[in-house]
Amino acid sequence: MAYHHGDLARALVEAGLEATRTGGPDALTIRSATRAVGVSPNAAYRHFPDRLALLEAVSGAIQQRMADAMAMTDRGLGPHERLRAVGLGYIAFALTEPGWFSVSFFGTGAPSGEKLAATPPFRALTTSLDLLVHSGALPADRRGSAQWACWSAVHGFAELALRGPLQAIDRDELWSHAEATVDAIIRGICAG
Amino acid sequence: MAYHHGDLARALVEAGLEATRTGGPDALTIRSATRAVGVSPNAAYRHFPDRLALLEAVSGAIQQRMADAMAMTDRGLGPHERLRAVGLGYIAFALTEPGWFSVSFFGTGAPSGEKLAATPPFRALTTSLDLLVHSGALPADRRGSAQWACWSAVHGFAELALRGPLQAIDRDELWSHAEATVDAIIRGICAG
DNA sequence: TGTACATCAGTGAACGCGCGTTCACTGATGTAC
DNA sequence: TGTACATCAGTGAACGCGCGTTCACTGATGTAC
Repeated sequence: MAYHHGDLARALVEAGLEATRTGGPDALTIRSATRAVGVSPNAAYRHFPDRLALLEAVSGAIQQRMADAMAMTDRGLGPHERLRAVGLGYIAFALTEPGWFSVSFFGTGAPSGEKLAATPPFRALTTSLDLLVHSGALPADRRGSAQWACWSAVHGFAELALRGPLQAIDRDELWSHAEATVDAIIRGICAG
Repeated sequence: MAYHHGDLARALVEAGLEATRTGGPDALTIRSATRAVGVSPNAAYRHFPDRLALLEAVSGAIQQRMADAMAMTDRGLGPHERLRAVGLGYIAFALTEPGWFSVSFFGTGAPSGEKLAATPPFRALTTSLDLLVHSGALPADRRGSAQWACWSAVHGFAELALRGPLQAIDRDELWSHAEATVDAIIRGICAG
């Protein structure tokens, strides 16, 4: 292997993806990432000021993948169905990639408002809700809270399933609870 | 201080409560707890087989406090209002005691079904829902999923507020979002 | 086209940290006779 | 009532671990003349 790696930054992020995939945020250490790439620990400091910076880069890569995974079923759906798909997509991603899910968005400290609003999965939610308002199904004055209500429901479900009381449950039953939860929160923000 | 402490186990749990209150689960270490009590690290092993066992004991103590905090407003409410109070109580506890909240229920590994069902906050939720079914407002066949939908919503909201995008938000606005979220999920499980 | 030299991207060794846990021990307590 | 002795609940020192990070360094690269 050459002395100059070529694209060490990218390689470290990739190593970080692999590590966090099974181990979550804590599994990403400077030493493990550099070890995986076959480089000395301090080489990482040429590209990232510290561990957190590397973790943030990994988090960004994960969010992109998450958005890609969620974007599969975007076209040709009514506003209700679209919102439902976004919510279930969020949960599905969490169940499929628990480690990655733990990194995004909550592993990296504080993804304060501004930064987060630009995040792909977040945009999927907001546009779905906008469509719902536009269709008249969601009162405009509840639009603001609805966003957080929806996110709370799917995020909470994912936590319960990954780290909480739903851990042990049968896969099929789990998914039917997920659907029921998403359906309930959608009904709840619209009904009134 | 006497050579024999008297009730070291209890003292360690108390020290653990103090540590986790601000620092969450990771702040509880054998060394910090024994240091706080003024005892050598290995003294802890007379009372707990390992760190996790101590953390679990602390978690139990926290759950008791949480249930106490939530139980304040139990009497004289209709089923809807009661469920609302339970949900908001859950969120309020999370916001007031973020560190403790992080320990319970998710800090200690896996509070697998059985153990958890006996947990005081969990019982508050189930009895509220039972009342709602009994009153006819909640269809019996949705009772099972409703439990998880409600818990998901309030737990997710707490996570968003503590570690997620709602971190930076104004306290009053935050609380109105909390109310909207709880109201939405309750509407959602009943309507249909 | 050749060469001096600045810059870039790595190396290797070491630092201090706090942790969980184990070992062999000792002082205090309580019980049987 | 006194005493021998088992047991209980601590101590003190040390182990190995992996971590983030810093230091002074060196080999490779590319650019100006």
